[in-house]
Amino acid sequence: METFPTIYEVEVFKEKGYVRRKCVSCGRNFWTVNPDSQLCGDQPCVSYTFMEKPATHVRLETVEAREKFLSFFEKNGHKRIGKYPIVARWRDDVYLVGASIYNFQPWVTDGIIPPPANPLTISQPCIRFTDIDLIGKSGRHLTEFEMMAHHAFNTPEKHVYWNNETVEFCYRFFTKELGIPPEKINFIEDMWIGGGNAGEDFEVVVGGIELATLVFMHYKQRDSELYPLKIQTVDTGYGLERIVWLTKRTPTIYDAVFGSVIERLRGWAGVKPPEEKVFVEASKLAGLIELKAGKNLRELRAKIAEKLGISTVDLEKIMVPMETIYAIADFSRTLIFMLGDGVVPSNAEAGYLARLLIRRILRNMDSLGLEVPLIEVLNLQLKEVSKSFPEYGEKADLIFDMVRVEEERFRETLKKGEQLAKKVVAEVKAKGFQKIPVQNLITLYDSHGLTPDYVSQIAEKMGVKAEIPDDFYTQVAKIHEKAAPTMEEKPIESKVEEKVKELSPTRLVYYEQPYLKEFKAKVLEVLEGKYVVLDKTCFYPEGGGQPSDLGVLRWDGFEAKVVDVQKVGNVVVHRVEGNIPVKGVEVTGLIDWDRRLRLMRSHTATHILIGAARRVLGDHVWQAGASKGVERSRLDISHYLRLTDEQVQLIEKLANEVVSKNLEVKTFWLPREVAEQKYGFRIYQGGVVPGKELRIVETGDWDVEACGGTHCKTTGEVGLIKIVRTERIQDGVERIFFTVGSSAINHIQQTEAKLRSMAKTIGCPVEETEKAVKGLVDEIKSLRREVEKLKENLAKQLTLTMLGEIKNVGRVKFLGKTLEIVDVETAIKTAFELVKREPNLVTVFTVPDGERMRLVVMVGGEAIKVGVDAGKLAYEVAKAGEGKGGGKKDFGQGGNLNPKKVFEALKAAEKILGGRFADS
RNA sequence: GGGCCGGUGGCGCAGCUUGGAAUGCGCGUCGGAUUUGCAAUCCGAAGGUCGCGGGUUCGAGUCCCGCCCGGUCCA
Repeated sequence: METFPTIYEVEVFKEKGYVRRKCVSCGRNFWTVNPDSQLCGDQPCVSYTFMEKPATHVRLETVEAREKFLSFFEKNGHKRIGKYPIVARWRDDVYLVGASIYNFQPWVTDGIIPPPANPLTISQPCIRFTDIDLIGKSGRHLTEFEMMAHHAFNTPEKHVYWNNETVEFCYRFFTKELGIPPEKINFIEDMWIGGGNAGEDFEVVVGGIELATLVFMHYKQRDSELYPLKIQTVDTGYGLERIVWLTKRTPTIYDAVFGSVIERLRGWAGVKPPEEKVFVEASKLAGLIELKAGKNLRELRAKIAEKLGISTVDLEKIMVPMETIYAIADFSRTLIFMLGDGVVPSNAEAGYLARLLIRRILRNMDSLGLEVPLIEVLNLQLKEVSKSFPEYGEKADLIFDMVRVEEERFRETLKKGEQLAKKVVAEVKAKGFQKIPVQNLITLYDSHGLTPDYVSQIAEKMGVKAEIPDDFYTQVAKIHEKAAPTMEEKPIESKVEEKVKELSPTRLVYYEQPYLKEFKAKVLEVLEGKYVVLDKTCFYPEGGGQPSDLGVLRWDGFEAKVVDVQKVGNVVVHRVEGNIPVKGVEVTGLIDWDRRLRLMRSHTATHILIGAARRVLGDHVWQAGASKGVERSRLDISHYLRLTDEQVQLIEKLANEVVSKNLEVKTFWLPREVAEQKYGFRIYQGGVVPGKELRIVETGDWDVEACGGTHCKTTGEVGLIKIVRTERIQDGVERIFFTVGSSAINHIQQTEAKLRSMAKTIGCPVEETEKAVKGLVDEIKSLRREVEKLKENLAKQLTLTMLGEIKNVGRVKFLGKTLEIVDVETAIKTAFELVKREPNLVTVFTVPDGERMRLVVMVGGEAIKVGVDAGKLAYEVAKAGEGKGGGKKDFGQGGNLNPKKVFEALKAAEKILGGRFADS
């Protein structure tokens, strides 16, 4: 890898007497003012020194540290920018913001749009789940942290600043603002690679911890080769929490930033703070070990215990409760940011991460015996977070509501899980196994969400062991590997796509004149004999959930049917059938206007509905997908509960009010950064929209979105909006089916027709159908009961009268006859009564069943002992009657017997009994 | 988006492998016995479109297909 060492040799080093040294431990080069330095000053080469030897006498709380940083860079010519939401709506490659630079990728860093300011400074909350298993244990990892940064974007037209200024800012900030003496600050040379970009960087370490990273991003990485970037970006990151930790010198980062929250949690859980010495030691050692959850953690524990001269078990007794509290505090804060920025807990995507956090917090609370609702715990952090970001405090009700629902759901899952686990363990025990088979553990986890260690706890209480294999989760993953991902079919062949790219952009007349249904255009190209490219078109290509227009192209008395329209880059491609125009000819395009009008109405209705849903349900509502149809459309929205009928009605009502207000629908183009600034990230409802300029669709004061679809001029044109039904497509996502305009009228008329026809069948007015149906159902129930009773009585009567008709056949008693007036059920009951009284009896009854006859064979207990089998007898008797049958030893049935053969069948039964079970 | 599990009286479940009467089980409800009263116990009773719709079969809670609802894991 080729690097440019000169980038590391900045002026401030020369001025301040910094020298370059090589770390004897990690081998990296670093800059220091101590010529004798051997070590770079970062972990794991050295341990923390700032706890015992203060790096500065300045003491800063979170709010102060942030302000100090931002105002320092403001004073130095940077514009302060507000934080971005933690959900990266402007990107489709990641769910959450993991670094301040994410805010500007890819649009700014790729040079598509200008930065909001240049240079700028920001403190951006970031979320990283990579070290989630170490939270609380390592003393320094957080799932959510603030990355303070200053960014400069150097373009060929404008050079802002580069390495010299960046390092100088850092040096001045640390020495002047934080009061850290130069000899405590080391700059380590490194190479940073991420997100397809790369560049040299300095890791700035003080007192054994890395406080900042200064990246000079100027390469693009492709196939492990580095190419220069057009825009050279200064990408810095200062760890707010780490700086606070350094100045407060607490044993862990959690004590420094969550102080008051931790104190409260400790009080609630009754956990005493352990000796500081233990914690300082633990933290220092944690820094020295390359932590990767699991094995290394055990290794770490053993080392700390050894150093303190106590057993690992004793150490765990001290440490685990505190670690648990730390984790609760950290996860709670992260959750507030996620839920507050619109993540809805779910079984999918980012929502799953929120659920994961909630469940981890709850498990941690359980292990501490902390019996307060989760929202109480969250409230502690929410108060803290609101000090810096009051917008989250305003969303408290919504956040708490989502959390309450999730907590309940989880408790329910656990409760059911416990029963299920107990059952499985009991079954395993009954089978005489010593251990729970892995297969059972996998099923319990995969299908019911019960972790193997949870099952193991239950099993052990019941005296059965559960051995969990080390590769348990790998085995689970393997099961899922089998599922092959479904390939999406491309609407246009890729070789056509290649050729199309060379053509000049199509003029999009459907934007210029959305109501134009007829146009003239020149054929630029015809590919594969079916793909027609014109110089301009009114045909809307499929996009944004709106299907393409259909219609015809006409020229010189010929006609081609347009069956599909797709956009390839900036070129619109019409797939045609019938006559094919030749290159250069002028054609007249005619749009299927009825279809287009319906799609436009559906599309505008979608925007109206999102606005309505957001007002009824809350700010967490985002479009999670949409599809517009001619007859019926659908809209998926994020929401954490099933929609109630009342909510659906309210949404429908609001939406139709917007229609009747006849608001103007404006469409216009805005530069991306202007649109984002003016309307916020709300505009990305339909997902990320590429391009420098965004097409904005503004529906009065009701809704604003970046959208490429065709729309009505006013909301009144939509006509009636009717929600047909809703469906939960996954946790946290509700699908709303709706129809618009004349289709909506059709739907209502059809529903009414059904109701009327129902009323006619019942014979009552429409208004009374509900009552009438309920009455009918009740009546059916009571009639059914009555019939049951009558059948039972009839069976008893028949039993008494038939006792006298029993005859002896061979070694058993026999009663064979056709019961003309009863049904199968009564026949069975009668037979049952008879054999109860006469255990040596075999009954064979036939009863009418439509055109054919059914057969009932019952064998008493004593008769079974002799060897009579009701099932086999039923089989043979049915066969003799040209029907079929079978059954169990004591009870057999058959059917489809020929009524004319029934007499013979009964004779056959007698013959079988007489023959096979004759007196011996 | 894909996989897996579940839906049977008010509640919790068995029955499904191998089709053959829902004599189902526990809790709860109601009535009775015992008791000064309560609790406990005993006796008895009421309570079921077996999620919905097709199919196979003489016969489906059970087998097959589709759908709905809930749960769960993975991306």
